[in-house]
Amino acid sequence: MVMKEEMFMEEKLVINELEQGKESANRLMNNLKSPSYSEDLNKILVSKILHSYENAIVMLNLDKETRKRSPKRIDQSHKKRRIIDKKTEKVKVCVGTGQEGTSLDDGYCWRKYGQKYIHGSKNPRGYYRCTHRFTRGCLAVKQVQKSDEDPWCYEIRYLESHACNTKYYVSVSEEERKRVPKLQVTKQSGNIIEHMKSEELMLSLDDLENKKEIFRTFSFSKPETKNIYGWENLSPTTSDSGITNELLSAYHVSAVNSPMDDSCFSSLENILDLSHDCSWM
DNA sequence: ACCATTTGACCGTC
DNA sequence: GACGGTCAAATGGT
Repeated sequence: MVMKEEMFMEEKLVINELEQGKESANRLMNNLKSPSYSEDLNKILVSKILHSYENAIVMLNLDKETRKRSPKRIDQSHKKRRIIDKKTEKVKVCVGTGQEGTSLDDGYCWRKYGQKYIHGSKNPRGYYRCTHRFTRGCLAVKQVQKSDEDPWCYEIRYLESHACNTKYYVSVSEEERKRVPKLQVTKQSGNIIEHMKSEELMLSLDDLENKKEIFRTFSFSKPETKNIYGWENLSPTTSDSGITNELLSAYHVSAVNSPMDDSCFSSLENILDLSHDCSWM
């Protein structure tokens, strides 16, 4: 019953994606006809159209995969095999101030789907998957478990990398950088955070409530404005479906603590992805 | 009403 | 059968 609803949801999303592509194509057509013809706009619209098609294809493939399996337990076997086959990365993050029970923000939007006490561990393991799993077919999964030895440490295991490419970035002012305590990050295995700079991990957990208010009013900055790290100061809008309260809880996220080495802003496509709901699009 | 989280049940693997 | 991973109904927050 629920599965059926999910299928309909998938179909709606595919249709919606295709309609967006169609709308962009119409705009492209109008732009081509227009006397004040803009080449930049053409490029943007073409990217947008390609994106819509890509997303629709991803969604259809995901839908097809789920149909192949039994109505119940749709991808159980698939997931099991995935975890065995894929190299898993493990990160140990020591947080100066406790952030009990959270998924520890890493810039992606996660949704908790389970929790389990693991044999031999005092603390439960939380299971998170990417919130874009059904909308963009992103299969990224992570497991977060509080360390038994050190209550301030969380072990994070990433399984599968993100296909959604929707990481959010928020900058911090120079003053805040001076004020806030540093996150202590240690590498347990793998090389995910090898190149992590300590100053990129500054985070005031005490001050999160204040920051939430600030980021309820996300807006796009002028393209030329750059933050202290030299990144383009791009922030998602509140209308972005990926923005959750959990997401808002972090006000600075570096681009480094990720199992996949994706720089979201290296291409126009990524920028378009983040600005999905922009009114001008 | 909608959405995210919680939690017991279920399933596959060993 | 034990264990780990996931599902999905129930629950709670907004």
